[in-house]
Amino acid sequence: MSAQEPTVLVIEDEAPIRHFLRTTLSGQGFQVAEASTAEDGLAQAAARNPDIIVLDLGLPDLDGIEVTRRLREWTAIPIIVLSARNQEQDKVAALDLGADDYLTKPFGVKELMARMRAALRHAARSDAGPGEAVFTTGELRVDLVRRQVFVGDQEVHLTPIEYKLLTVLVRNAGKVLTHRQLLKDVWGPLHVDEAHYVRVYMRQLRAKLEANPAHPRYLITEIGVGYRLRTEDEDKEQRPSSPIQKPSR
Amino acid sequence: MSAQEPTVLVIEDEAPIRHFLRTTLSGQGFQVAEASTAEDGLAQAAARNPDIIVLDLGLPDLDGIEVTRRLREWTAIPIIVLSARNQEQDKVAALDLGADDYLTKPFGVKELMARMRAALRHAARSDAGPGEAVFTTGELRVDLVRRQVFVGDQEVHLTPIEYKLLTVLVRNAGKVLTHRQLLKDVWGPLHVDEAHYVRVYMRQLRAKLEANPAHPRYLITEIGVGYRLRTEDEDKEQRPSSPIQKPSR
DNA sequence: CTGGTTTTTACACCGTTTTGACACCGCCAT
DNA sequence: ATGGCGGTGTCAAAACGGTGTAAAAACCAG
Repeated sequence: MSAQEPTVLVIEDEAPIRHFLRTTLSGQGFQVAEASTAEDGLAQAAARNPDIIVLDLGLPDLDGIEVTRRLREWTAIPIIVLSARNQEQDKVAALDLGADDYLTKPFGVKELMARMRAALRHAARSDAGPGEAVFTTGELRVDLVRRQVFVGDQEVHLTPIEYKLLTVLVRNAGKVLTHRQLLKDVWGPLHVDEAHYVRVYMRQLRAKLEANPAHPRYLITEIGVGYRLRTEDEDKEQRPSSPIQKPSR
Repeated sequence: MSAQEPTVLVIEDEAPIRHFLRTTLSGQGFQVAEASTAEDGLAQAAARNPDIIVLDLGLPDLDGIEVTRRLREWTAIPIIVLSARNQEQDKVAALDLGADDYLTKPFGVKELMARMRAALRHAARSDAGPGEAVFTTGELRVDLVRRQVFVGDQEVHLTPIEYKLLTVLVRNAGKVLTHRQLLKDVWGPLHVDEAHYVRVYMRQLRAKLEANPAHPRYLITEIGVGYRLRTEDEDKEQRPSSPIQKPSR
C-alpha cells in the first residue's frame, strides 16, 4: 500500500479550493487524488484506497454526511470533514457517524496539516490492514462498496435490515456474535432485548443466501449464544503461531 | 481496562469550568477525575489510568504543551486539549506533540462530547487488536475469540454451559479449581451447592474432548478437591512427592 | 392506494439443562 | 475380610427454554 508517499483523497466540488488543496498537499509530500462529486469520491475511495480522506460537506449530488456513512460501511480510513457551517449539530452528526475530525472554513493550512498528521498517527497505530471491500466465502460474495450481494454469479436483493445484519456478520466473520451484539449494531442499543428480530431476519437471509436453508453452510447458529458467519478455511485452520497470544497493544 | 464506565481526567485550573465539566460529563455516564494543576494532573493520569484526558492549556504551574509531552512519554491515552487561544501555531504544536484534538473556548458541550466519543473510538479500535487468544494443550485447542474448540483438527460443538465450564478451566489452566469455585463461575453464586452439576458436565466434556473418557488426559479429577486442566509441559513431570510411580492402567 | 418492508404474534420442534436413580471405587472402622 | 460411607462416574427421563417456521398486522415510501 502506501509505502513512502501517503495518498490523500480530496472530495470537494469548488474548483478553487480543490486546486489550492492539491498544490499545498502535494507540496507537503502527499500523493493527491481528487473528486468533485460524492459519487466519484466513493468510487475513488474504493479504487485508490487512500490513506486519508478530506471531505467537503457541501457536495452537489449527495450529502457529505451520507458519504461518511457509506465509507464507514466498509473502511476505517481517516476522514477529515471540511464545512462552511459551524453548527454544533453538524459537527456532532459527522463525528458520530465516524468522521475523525471536523474543520470549519475558513481554516488554516497549517492546522489542517497538523490534524491530518494526528489522524494518520491514529490510523498507523491501529492499522489492522485495510478492511477488505469484498468479502467472499464459498459461493457467497459481499461487495461492501457497491452494496451488492451475490450467490455464485447471481445477484441477490436484500432489504436494508437484511443487508445491515449481513455486513455486521461479515465484519466479524468467523467470530460468534451474541444476539445482543447483533441487535445493538443493527437495530440500535434500545432494542437489545428483541431477540425475535434476529431469528426472523436470519431465517430470511438463509432463505436468500443458502442453498439449503435447513442446513446452513454460511450462517451458523451457535445455540444459546448467537450466530457466526463461517469463513472459507474452517476446519483446516492451523494454529496461528504460539500457544497463547495476548491481545496486542 | 475500562469496563462499563469510562473514566475521564479533567485537568483545568479554573474552578467554574472544572465544575461545569464535572457535572456534564458525569451526567453523560463518565467517571470523572479532576486536577487543577499540571503536576497533579500528571500524577492522577498515572494513578487512575483514565480512558481519556481533557486538558486545559493554561495551567498555573506548567505549560499544557509540556503536559502533553510528558504524558506521551509513557501513554497513548487520548488527549483533548482546551484552550482560550485560537492561534494556529498553538494548535499545530499541541497536535504534533501527540494531542488527539484541540478545541478553542468557548466550546459547545455537545461538540466536546462528540469529539470525546471519536477519540475513544480510536483508542478502542487500536486497543482491541486482532490478538487471537488460543489455548492449546496436547490435541486440545480452544479459540477464545471465535468460541471454537478443536480436538486435533476436528471441531467439537459444545453447549453454552459446557463451553463456559471449559473456559473457566482454561483461564486457570494447571491450577486446581474447587467445586464451589466452578459452580460460582459457571452457574452463579446461588448454585454453589449443586456439586452434582459439575460431575455431569465434566463427564460430557470428557466424552467430547477425551480420546478415552475413562482415563482423562486433560480434565483431571483432584479427589476431594475439584478439577484441573492439565497443561502441556506437565506430562513428563511425575508426582514430585513419591519417587515410586503407580502402574498406569 | 400499492408493493415492499418491518414488526408482531403464534406455535411446533429440538437441543440443552436439570433432576433422579444407581453403580463404582477407595477408605475406614468394625 | 466385610460392610458402610462419602465422593465420584454413569445413564437417561423429564422439564425447560431457545430456535425455526409461518403468516398476519402494522408501517412506510412512491
